[in-house]
Order: sequence, then C-alpha cells, then structure tokens
Amino acid sequence: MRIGYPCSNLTLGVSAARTFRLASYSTDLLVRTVEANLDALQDILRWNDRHGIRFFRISSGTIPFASHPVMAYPWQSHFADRLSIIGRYIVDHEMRVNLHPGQYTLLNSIREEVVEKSIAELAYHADLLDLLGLDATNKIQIHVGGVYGDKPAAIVRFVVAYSRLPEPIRRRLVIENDERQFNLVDTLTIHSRTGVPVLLDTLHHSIHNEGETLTEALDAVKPTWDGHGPAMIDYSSQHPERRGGAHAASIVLDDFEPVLNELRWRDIDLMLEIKDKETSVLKAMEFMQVRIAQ
DNA sequence: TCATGTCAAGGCGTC
DNA sequence: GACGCCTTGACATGA
Repeated sequence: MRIGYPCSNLTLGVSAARTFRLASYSTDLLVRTVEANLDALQDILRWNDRHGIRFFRISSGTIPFASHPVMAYPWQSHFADRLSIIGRYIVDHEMRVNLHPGQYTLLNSIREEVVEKSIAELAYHADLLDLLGLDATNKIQIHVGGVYGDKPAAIVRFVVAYSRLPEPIRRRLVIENDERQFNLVDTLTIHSRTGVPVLLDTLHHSIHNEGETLTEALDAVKPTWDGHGPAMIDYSSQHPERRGGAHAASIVLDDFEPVLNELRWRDIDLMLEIKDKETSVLKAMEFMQVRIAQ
C-alpha cells in the first residue's frame, strides 16, 4: 500500500503551484512560473523518494491558466523534454501520481459552455500526464458535479458528457463520492453505465452514505478499478471544530487505525488529505510499520 | 516588509 | 436576488 499527499511539501517549503493574476499574464511570466513549478515538483519527488513516499498528487496549478482562453503559448512542446525527464523519474522510482481539478470542473453542468470549459480543463490534465509519459493508472479525479434539483437527470447528463470525452481523458478519469450530493451509490450507478472507476473518499462517505460500512464500501469500489491499477482511496480525519468534511490539521491515529485495519491487506493506494501533508504521511507510515511488526 | 483584500472559474444553501 | 461557503494558497496592493 502506497500512502501519499497532495500538491505541496511543507517541510521543503517550496510550492509547485505558483501562479499569477490573469491581468499579469505574459509569455515570459508564464514560462518563468512553470519552470519554478517544475523545479519544485522535482524537489518534492526527490524528497518523497528519500522518505519512501511513492504516491503524490500533482497540483492542477502546475501550468497556470493552461485551459484558459488567454493561453496562447504552446506549453506542451516547450516543456515536453522537461516533463519527460520528470516522468521518467516517477516511473524509475515506482511512484504513482494523480491530479484533482477543482470544483469548477463540471461535466454535468446544465450550461453547455461550462461543460466545454470543463473538457478543456480535463484535456490539459491529460496532456500533462501524457507528456510525463505516465500510463493510464495515473488518474484524474473529479466530483460528479451539480444536482440542479434533479439527481437522476444530473447523472444522465454526466453519463452523456462522459461518452463525449476524448479517449486520452476517458482512460484516466475517475469519480469521487462527495459529502453532500453524489454518494457512493450514485457513483456506483455512474460506474455501471460508463465503466469509470470510483475513488472512495472515506470522510465524505462517513458523512453522506446509505448505511454501507467502510468494509462494504471498499468491497463495492474495488471491482470498478479492474484494469486501472490499485484502487485509490482518499482519507482525512475530520476537523474537530469545523463543519462536516473539513480536513483536520494533522492525522488522528485513533481515527486512522480502524481505517488502516480495513486497508492494510488490500491492494490500494491511499491519499491523505490532511493539512500538514507529508508530516501526516510519515506518521501514518510509521504507525503502519509498527502494526505490521506486531 | 507586512497586513490584508482578492483571485479564472460554479453551484448550493441561507437569508 | 445577494452573499457566504466550499478548499486553499498565494498573489498584489497599499500602508
């Protein structure tokens, strides 16, 4: 089981998601920002290797404004060599990565222009992984989207939009259950109509479910990953004071232990969505080693 | 240099 | 209909 964290490494103090204001856009600023982001990404991957961490979420902000109409620069060809080198490092060190576009990526929007912009955003994510030279087990995860007062219709719109996606996106796309709208059952319904793998978020599932235990939920999502590599799972401890779904500052091992007991014998990769990122991963890995030794 | 307001983008819930 | 929230960091401005 690989355990990973998203986007930035707080110990190193470098960000691979530097950006700039749209109003400041220039080719020069874009190139400088992306170069800095790729430098940081390489530093983070090396740090991860030194600490035995082989799962990482690359920031969607690596190429700022990549799918925005303002982008007139051929970033794909300009950074192809650089991305290829980084991707080779990922492959050589048996790492796995994923990407998670933000809440504005909505394949099932009732507005066609939103769907088109979302597809453009997903195309950027697929380009990035393709230029890294990574196979289709390296995924792009999104939420299903909005309900618009009619969930069955919203699911149908998702299925239709999915069928329209170009193959480079479709082979990497996975959907995640959320804490308010589309729960495990909904995502499994979409899987049955599209074949898209279901990424289980354990915290969202604990908040929004139809009575399935964690064991049942894991058993249900597992077969959706056949042919896509080990299932990816998102885990976070609930923030003790903030609203349901808010991520904790650091991993709570008492809360993690029962989840680990469910996961440890399964072929899965676990992404920790916790504020202190790599610190919690190291805690979780140490905790797991102790448990295995017992 | 530092504090603070703002940022490309959508949808939902509350008032 | 307006607005805050999501999730979040990081930019950009003004003092």
